[in-house]
Amino acid sequence: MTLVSTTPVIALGDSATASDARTWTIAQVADEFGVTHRAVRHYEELGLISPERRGTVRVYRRRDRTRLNLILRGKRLGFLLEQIRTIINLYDEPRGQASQLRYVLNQITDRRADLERRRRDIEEALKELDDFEQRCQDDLLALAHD
Amino acid sequence: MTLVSTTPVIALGDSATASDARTWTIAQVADEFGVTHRAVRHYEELGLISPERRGTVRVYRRRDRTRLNLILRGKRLGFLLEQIRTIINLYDEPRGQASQLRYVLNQITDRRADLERRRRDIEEALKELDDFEQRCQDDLLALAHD
DNA sequence: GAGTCACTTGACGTTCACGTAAACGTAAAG
DNA sequence: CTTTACGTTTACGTGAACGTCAAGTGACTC
Repeated sequence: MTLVSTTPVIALGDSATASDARTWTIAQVADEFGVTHRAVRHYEELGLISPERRGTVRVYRRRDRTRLNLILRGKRLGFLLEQIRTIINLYDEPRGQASQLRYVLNQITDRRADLERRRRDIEEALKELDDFEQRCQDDLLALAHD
Repeated sequence: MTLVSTTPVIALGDSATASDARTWTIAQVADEFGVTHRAVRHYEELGLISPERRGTVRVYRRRDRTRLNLILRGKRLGFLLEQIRTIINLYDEPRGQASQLRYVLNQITDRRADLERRRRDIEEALKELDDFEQRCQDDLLALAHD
């Protein structure tokens, strides 16, 4: 983003350089993630990913794939792309200053509250589903009992 | 509002019939559930609720409120209204026959798989959020350490 | 009986998340 | 050199979930 390149973030296992150098085309990432190239470009338009360019051609790297994973999970959870953008940008922003860190920590608290509410919703729904299944099973047994 | 003035408002505690007889106007349910009357009518257009009518006026009963709860939870979970309709109709359909019961049980299995996948998504997101928060806390401490 | 209030039915507008078609560039393959 | 395959931008279309008037219908209030 800026003059100073981003921090090494991850450097696990052996040579991270070889792994980080791998690139993909738009068709490859689209195929692999089960979306269309149009969708991928749409995410770019909204600023959720920003692949490099070789000439005019988009070049996707690991970082972009990570972001795509986050995007798709966010979508499965029903977040708007706009919200997803602010979330994943949160992970990447510089945050050198204490004020920024505190802001991010507040955001984290909000996000967590949101997610935990969703989890409660899901667990309620699952519980009702269990009850309902039990009733259905009982009814089925009662029918077979004749 | 209509010919018959409003029902005996509250009669909780004793007879269940009285509780089931309670009715609400569209404005009341909309207010109470934090949605607009337009949204409520939209759900009706799609067949998710079907309140009675006294003349032209919609009359909402407990059953409709239960459904509204399911609808809104479904929405929070990111389901389409169309999907929500099939789910809540599942709870209400006759299912007297064994074949219908088996169909419903299959549907339940599918729904559960869907919900469990969402739960996994949420738990992953929460885990990442925790890790990220930890890193931010550490960074904040490091800054304060000067 | 005119006004107000809550409710009604259209019907068109809007936002989001892409789909889809048109027209074009580029690079390897025949 | 043309075809084929893949990529690009631009721009309009679409379906879902409502929002937002506009105009009308009782029923109560003054």
